[in-house]
Amino acid sequence: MRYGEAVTELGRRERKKLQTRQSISDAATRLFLERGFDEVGVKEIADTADVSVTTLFKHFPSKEALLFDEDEAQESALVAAVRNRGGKSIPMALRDHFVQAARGHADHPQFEIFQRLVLETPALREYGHRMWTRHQDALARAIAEETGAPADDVRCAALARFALDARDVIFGRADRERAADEVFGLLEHGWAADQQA
Amino acid sequence: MRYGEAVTELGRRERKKLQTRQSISDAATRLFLERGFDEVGVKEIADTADVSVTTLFKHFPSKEALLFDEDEAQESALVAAVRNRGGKSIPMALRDHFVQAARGHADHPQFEIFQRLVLETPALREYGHRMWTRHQDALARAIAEETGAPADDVRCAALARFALDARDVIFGRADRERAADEVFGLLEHGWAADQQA
DNA sequence: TTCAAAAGTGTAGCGGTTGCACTTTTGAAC
DNA sequence: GTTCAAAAGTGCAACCGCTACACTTTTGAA
Repeated sequence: MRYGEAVTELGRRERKKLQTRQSISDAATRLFLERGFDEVGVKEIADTADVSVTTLFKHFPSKEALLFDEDEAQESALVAAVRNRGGKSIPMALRDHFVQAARGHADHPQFEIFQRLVLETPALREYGHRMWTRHQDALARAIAEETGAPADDVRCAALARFALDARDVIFGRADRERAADEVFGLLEHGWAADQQA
Repeated sequence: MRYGEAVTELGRRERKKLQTRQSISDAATRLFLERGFDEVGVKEIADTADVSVTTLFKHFPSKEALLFDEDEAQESALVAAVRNRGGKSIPMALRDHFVQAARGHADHPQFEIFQRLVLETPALREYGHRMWTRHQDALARAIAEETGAPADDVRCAALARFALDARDVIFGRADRERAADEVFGLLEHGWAADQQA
């Protein structure tokens, strides 16, 4: 455990810490899904997880954050979708990424419940949106690199922003795949026209 | 004052109410600009305006709302820009609308300070964005009507959303006019290609 | 003059969040 | 095995935005 050790190896301390964090997150998710976000207080979550409120806030920066755990993977997946897109255009690669994500979620029926909770709770909606749009810069940079544009190119930033917002437009529709086609079709044509200009 | 009276005529009661509201709004704006949003408490604002905290919250739904007064005109201006666009395409009409708005703001140097405050305060950024995107549905409906599409057409909704978010992308840039050209150029081309499909 | 609605007040309280001083646990060095 | 400092966790008090409540004052009109 001195050097060159795999990162997955954790001491008892780290493991216990993760365990505490997990039990808080679990308690929160369960209670939120059972009774709704506004009907559960942080005190009750802490009690359920058998920790103090202070401890809870040492692990999570806010009540909303309790529900949005493990968000780091999303950004890298997003960037990866652009980077390893094969012959596809960038808008189409993003379209495929979202469609695939939607399909993946369809497997987990629990996810729909989670999503409804978020959609129906203003505070969560907002928080989720904020978390999501945080990826804009990373995505814009990836697009710029892939196309050889300057890192702060306006069109790249715009495409990144539009793609991220496209998700909201699409997920509100019944036929998500068709919606994705239309919305990203719009971006695709605009992008292609701009590219050759 | 019985019937057929102009709406601008107000009794003493209404005038006093508006006056109270105004003095609260003024106090809040002044204090926020002087010391920053998070450095001023609602109690202090209420004291400065010489009203109780309870009264303050009877006039404004939240602390953030104190800074965002008079927002109703924006939506109708937005819709009007689409409706009375002459021979221009819808994306170009929106582009012109934003550019013109940016120019109008440039006259008022006070506006830049206001905008910086909003941009630098997360809570205000979010609130402003939320207020702004409220117009999405109205704009989408106007676009749909203008193009003869069904009221809930996905592309119309997407265009409305993108146009509203374009503002954020554009306002972050130094050369706003150029940025507007590029961003709305992207939407213009995508929209035109989609239209004839 | 009378009266009900509207505007405003003060207090008490809730819920999320933080600072603080404190105890307990843990890992590692001696 | 003892020792020690850092890390994790605790409990309390308090702040802040916001609301409910019961209340007084003002206002407009019958």
